Order: sequence, then C-alpha cells, then structure tokens
Amino acid sequence: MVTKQAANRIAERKLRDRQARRSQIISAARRIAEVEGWSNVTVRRLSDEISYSQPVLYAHFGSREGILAAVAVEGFQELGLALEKARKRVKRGSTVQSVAAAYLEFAASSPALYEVMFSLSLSVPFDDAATPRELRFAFSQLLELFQGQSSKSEVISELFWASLHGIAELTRTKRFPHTRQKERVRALVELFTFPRDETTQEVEVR
Amino acid sequence: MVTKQAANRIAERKLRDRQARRSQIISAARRIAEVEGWSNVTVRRLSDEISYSQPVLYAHFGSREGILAAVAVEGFQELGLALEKARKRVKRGSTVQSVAAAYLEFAASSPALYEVMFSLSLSVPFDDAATPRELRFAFSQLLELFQGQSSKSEVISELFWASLHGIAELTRTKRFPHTRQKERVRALVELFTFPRDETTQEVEVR
DNA sequence: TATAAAATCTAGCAACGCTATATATGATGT
DNA sequence: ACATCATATATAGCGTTGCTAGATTTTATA
Repeated sequence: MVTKQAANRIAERKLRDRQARRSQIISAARRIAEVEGWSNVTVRRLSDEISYSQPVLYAHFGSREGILAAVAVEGFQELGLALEKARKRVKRGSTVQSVAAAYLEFAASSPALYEVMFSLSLSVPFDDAATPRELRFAFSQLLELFQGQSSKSEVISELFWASLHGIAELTRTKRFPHTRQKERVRALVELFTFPRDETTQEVEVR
Repeated sequence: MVTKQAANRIAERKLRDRQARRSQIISAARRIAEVEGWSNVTVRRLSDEISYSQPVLYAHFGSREGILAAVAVEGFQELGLALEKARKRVKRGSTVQSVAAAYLEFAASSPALYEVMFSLSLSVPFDDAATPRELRFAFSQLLELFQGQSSKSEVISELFWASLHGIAELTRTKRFPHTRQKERVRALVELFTFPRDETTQEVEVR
C-alpha cells in the first residue's frame, strides 16, 4: 500500500488535470465563437481542438449549453473586474463616464462573449440565491456608482445597466451606425450625472 | 387558347395562394415559438402544421433563418404601429411616458417575437438602403418623439431606444426582478423628459 | 386529349447533440 | 512483480436537424 501522502498528490494532480482541461475547453469555445460565431462551436469541433473524444466534454459540462454557460460566467467575472477597475481608477471626467466607457469597450471588444452572456438565460431572477456570484459581482459595480446618490439608487442603477446593455446590443447587432458612438456615451453620461443630490425628484412629468 | 383575362385570374389566384401559405407559415412559427420556444420551430414541424412537405417552405423562404427573418419583420411592423398609436393617442402623462409603456408592453406580451426581432442580425447597418422599411418605420416613431426638442434629437432618440431595449431584454432574460418595473419606467420617463428646450446642454459633467 | 410546365413529394445526405457500451489506462494489495 | 479492480477514455451509434436532388404528380396550354 502506498503512503497516504502519495495518494493525495495523485488526487491533486488529477484535479489539476481536470481543471486544465476544463479551461482548455472554455478557451477553445471562446476563441472559435469570437472568430467564427457560436454556431461553429460544436461539441465535435471542441473535442477535436483539445484532442479528446466527445464524452469527455460531457463529463465536464453535461451538455453543450453547460459549456456556453461556463463561458458566460467567465465573461461576467471579467466584466465585473473591468468595471471595478474603471470605477477605482478614474481617468478623466466622472466615474459614471469611466464605467460607461469600460462597459461598452468590453462589449465591443468581445462581441461573441458578450452575446453569450445575455443570450443564455443562465440565471434565474437576478436576486435569486442560485444566481452565479460572478453575475452579482458585475452588477454590484454598477450599484456602487449611485449608492446613496439618489432616493432610489437601485432603480437608477438598473436603468443605467439597461441603457448600457441596450447600446451594446444595438451596436453589436448593427442597429446603430458605428459613428456617433462617442456622442451617445456623452449624452448617456449627462443623463445619469446628477449635479446635486435629490434634485431629480423635482423634475416632474406633469 | 384561353383568354388573357382568364390567364390573369389564374395568376392572381396563384399569387393569393402563395401569400396565404406564406402567412400560414409565419403564423405557425410565431405560435410555436411563443408557446414552446424558438428551438421547437423546426422546418419539419412547420411543414407538418401547414400540411405541406419541407421543400415548399424552402421555396418560400430559402432557409429556416429566412422564416425567422420574416417573422421579425412582421414584428417590427406591429411594434411601429403600436408606438405610433401610443404617440398619437396620449392617454395620460407625456407622450414619452405613453410610448415607453407601449414599447415595454409589446416586448412583454410577445417575448418570443421580441427575441427574434433582435437576436437575428437581419439588418445591415441601420441607415443602410437594404434595411427593411418596417424597421425604419418603427424607429421613426421614436425619432418623432424628440424631434426638435434638443440640439441632438437623433442621439437622444437612439439613447431612448437603447434604454427601452435594455429594460425589455434584461426583463425578458430574468435579470431584473419582475417587481419595480413601474418604478423603472417612471425613472426612465423622468430622465428623458426635458422641462425646457435646449436646457440639457447646460447640465455639465464638470 | 396530348404535351409542356409548374408544383409538390419522396428519400436521402451530412452534421448535430448526446449516450450505451467497450476498451485501455492507471492505481492498489499481496 | 503481478493480478485485480477502478477509473478514464474511446468507439460506434441513435434520433433529429437543415437542406436538396431527383422522381412524381398536378395544372395549364394547344
């Protein structure tokens, strides 16, 4: 009988191998999607890329959709980090400006990644317990932006997110002319920059 | 030889038959999608529903995607009409309020239709000549809203559309809690309702 | 009524997601 | 060092998909 230590090392190595292969699969999926679109990300193609047979992929992710979901979660993690960075290291102008630019830059530079993050309904209602932590982290960066700034900062945050998402999507699907993007961002920032606190309440619909 | 009139009547009847079948296919696709999701809208299933063989569908639309595109165009037509109606018959509050409510009502009541309208990139850049007239019509209803109201009304319109689209999408994909929707709309309307003309320019970022 | 043309169907291909089953590889106990 | 067992991996195939070539039927024309 081998020592317990040796058995542990073996188990650890196997775990590392598993994780390495898992990340290989995710990377391959991202790469193919970004270059050739998600329809070309097939299980057979992925199993070719990592030189394993198809059932190995199913052992890891259960289904093709499971692979896409893993990619999406990775995307939310990266988006959250990018927003956090933008919020803390304000380059020029307001933090709203900085975060908006970072969000749209993320969406524009990895369109396929952004697509899968939102095309999949991989999340039950947003405040649900089963919502991936990465997703909540990303949104929390937007929440921080308006914390205590207005009477209903949560609603403002949701609205800000919706506006950014709308711009990103309409740009990605070529509904917006590629020009004028800077003007759109400028106008957006103006809308969401409140010169004084609590002032917005006085702007009435009448 | 039959008279030229008879030949014409025959041609007209054939055209009518074609159009009737075309609209049958589109209706079936919409119905299935709305109840069972787009993944269940297969060419075989549709050919079953209309009691024709598959090649007939390909004669009409060329491909499965062609069918979805036709549904999407029909959706844009209906959305445009709904927005026009909301803009002209203002029920309560501002026209902005009325149009926003109509837009979100449309998206919420036909989620599968709304999904296919934007998931497909069936349109080249928005101002392109090949952009379906129905798409332009729908957007023109939003343009009218802010016409001459601000110095850059086109940008404001795009931003308004983006916000509505973002809300619709994040709601449809369950990212937003179903509650608070009214508050979101109220806040949105406040943002896009400018008490005086040309004032928005003075709100500076600093 | 015969012929040409138009409309429609049958049958099948390649590729897909997925899995039951077989085989090979590696760890374990004597 | 070898036999045994478990684990990891591969092969091969099922059912379904989008799509189409070629056969067949139906319809219009002379």
